[in-house]
Amino acid sequence: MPRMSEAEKLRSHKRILEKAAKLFRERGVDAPSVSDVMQAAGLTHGGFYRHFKSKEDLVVSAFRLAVDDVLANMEAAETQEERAAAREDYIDTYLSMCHVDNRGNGCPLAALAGELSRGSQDAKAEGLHAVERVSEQLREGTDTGQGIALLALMLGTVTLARLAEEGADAQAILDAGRNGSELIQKDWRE
Amino acid sequence: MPRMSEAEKLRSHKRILEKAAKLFRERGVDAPSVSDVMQAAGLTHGGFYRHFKSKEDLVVSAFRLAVDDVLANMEAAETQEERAAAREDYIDTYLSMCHVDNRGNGCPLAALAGELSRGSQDAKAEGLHAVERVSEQLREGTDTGQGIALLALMLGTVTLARLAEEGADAQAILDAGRNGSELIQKDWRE
DNA sequence: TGTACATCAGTGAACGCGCGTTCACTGATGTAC
DNA sequence: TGTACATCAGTGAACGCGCGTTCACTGATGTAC
Repeated sequence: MPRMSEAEKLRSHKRILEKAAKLFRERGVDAPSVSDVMQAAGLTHGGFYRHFKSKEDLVVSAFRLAVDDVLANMEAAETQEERAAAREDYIDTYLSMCHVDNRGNGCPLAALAGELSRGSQDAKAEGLHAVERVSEQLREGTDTGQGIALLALMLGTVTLARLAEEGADAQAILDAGRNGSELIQKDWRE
Repeated sequence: MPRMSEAEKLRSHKRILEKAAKLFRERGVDAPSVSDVMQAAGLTHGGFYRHFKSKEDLVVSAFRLAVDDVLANMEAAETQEERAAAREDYIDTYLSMCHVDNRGNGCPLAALAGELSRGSQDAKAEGLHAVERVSEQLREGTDTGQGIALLALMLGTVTLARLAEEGADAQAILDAGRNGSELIQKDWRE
């Protein structure tokens, strides 16, 4: 059957990254094996090293793709209004029950920041870069601090809510986070 | 040499828990093996199952001990002033560079919430219980929401700061978190 | 109080298992003439 | 354009390794008489 064409390889590569980005966010970076990821991409584990030099390489690349994905709407905004709308939508979705129990498509920092910070230098650098990109989109004025504080509060809120199994407790945590986020947005404006 | 006395067993048990509480916070729940923990406690891995029924059992017990530890000062406060002072100290220490690069004795939720939330029902329940205990100590008035929002912001801040290697970036993140935490405290009071 | 015996904390070898990675192989793809 | 050949994407068996857990064993501890 092999060998596949160059175009086919590119498609495989993209599929591996997409599946990895989802699996790692869902179950962490350790739990899904290289075999799991390759199987999800419709391939066998042996071919993995034609695409990535190690599992760690995959983790970093998949994390970056996940960040690209969640920021796509905000980064694509061309006017001020588009950007403000995309930003509001991002915050609203972030602090929703849907985000709490849908890790696979959610914020990669909320899902993986803890593990990345214990990982290699590369992993930490990629994580920090994500913090810069996300907080940059989240801030309203010129102060980077607002974006960072907002991201920290939202990430913390979702992390805590994920400890409560989609019940009243999780909703209470989300509500508290939402109230806090409004304070941060309001006060930083004045 | 075996068998040890009952008193000796209790001391071993405590030592295992203390070392586990530190190792898991430092390196996550997967990285340290049962052997690692037992070795840190000055024992060999074989005796582990006289103390805990599984590694998961140890994780949950060690997490609880860590929560007890970090809350000791606040929960021991007897007067309003003592409590306020302990609370202020907790927040100050939490948002410090010392906390950022000293995971082993730091907030167990900041270190492990992500992993616990992907764990067993027991692990999640223990994590949620910790959220209740910590936020209870953190709130100033009657609204639980303030304590939760404050905890979420602080936990998120330290999580992000840990991606930056103890440099200016980490300090900027801590500063943003500190500003945010003051907003949450001030506004909730009014 | 002294003795005989059951208990069990701790040891270290051994278990099966799944991991990340390597490798010989296949055969369609891409290339050189 | 057609042919001969090198490349290499993907396969699946195999590698060493460390994991969580089990187990036969040791000998001091705790207990019953």
